[in-house]
Amino acid sequence: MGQEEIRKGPWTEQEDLQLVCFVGLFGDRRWDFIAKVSGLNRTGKSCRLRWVNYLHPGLKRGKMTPHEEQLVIELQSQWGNRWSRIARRLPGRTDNEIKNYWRTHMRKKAQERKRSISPSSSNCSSSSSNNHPVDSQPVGNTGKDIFHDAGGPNTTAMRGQKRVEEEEEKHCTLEQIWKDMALLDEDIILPINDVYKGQGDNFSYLSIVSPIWDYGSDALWCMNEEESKMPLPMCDQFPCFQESGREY
DNA sequence: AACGAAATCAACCGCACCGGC
DNA sequence: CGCCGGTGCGGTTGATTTCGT
Repeated sequence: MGQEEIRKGPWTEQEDLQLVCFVGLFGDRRWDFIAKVSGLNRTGKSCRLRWVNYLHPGLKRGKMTPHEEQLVIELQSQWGNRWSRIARRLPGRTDNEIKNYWRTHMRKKAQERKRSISPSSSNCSSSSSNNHPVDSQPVGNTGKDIFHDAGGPNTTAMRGQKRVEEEEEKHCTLEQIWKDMALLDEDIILPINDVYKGQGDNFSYLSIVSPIWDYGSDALWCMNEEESKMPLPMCDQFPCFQESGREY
């Protein structure tokens, strides 16, 4: 009541600077603490989000590259809407960014499909024989489409099953999944290595790293042991960051 | 140039998990 | 062993920007 109101909405440059400063001092873990001591009238959550999605020095900005797009599509079809996990496979990209990209991507795709399959009718969208569940999502008939990221398992129900799922992954090798996918999706799985080569020498996500922070061992984009073993074709293109305790 | 629609981005919300006490 | 606070994740919303007419 007597307390200053918690700020919401867009961050100002000043707030950003303040946050960066305090994260530099105290690390990017104790968000509630940072929120308090920084004097920003923000919640810890809000601070964390701002840092993770916008201020983190390792963030790659700008358009998704073709191979990133490809990877998102592939991983989404494997894991469903596990955005944070997918994001770990894309150094410099955040779960939020990928989530947004996916929504955009699927909306486009749904519309294209709608157009190409049935230009005159709108009830064509849910073909049960569709290999890509997400493709079958109808586009809403209002400005805001009713879009459900349906690919993969039901993520809400899944949350309590993370452990189980991780265990499952140990037994269900991705090689198998990849083989299956390759059969299903030959048309979309590009020779990723070629795409990646296309980035040439210019592509270096490390080169965008701010020199201010030495965050190499504490990047957002790290994988746990199991993930790092996964034989995804892209993984060996990226060095695997390992998360570790941080001392500032 | 103006306007509306569509796309994109940033941020919030609610829920679940985890670790400390 | 249960409670509680902090953190992380996925879903959703609203503001802004871009595009098409």
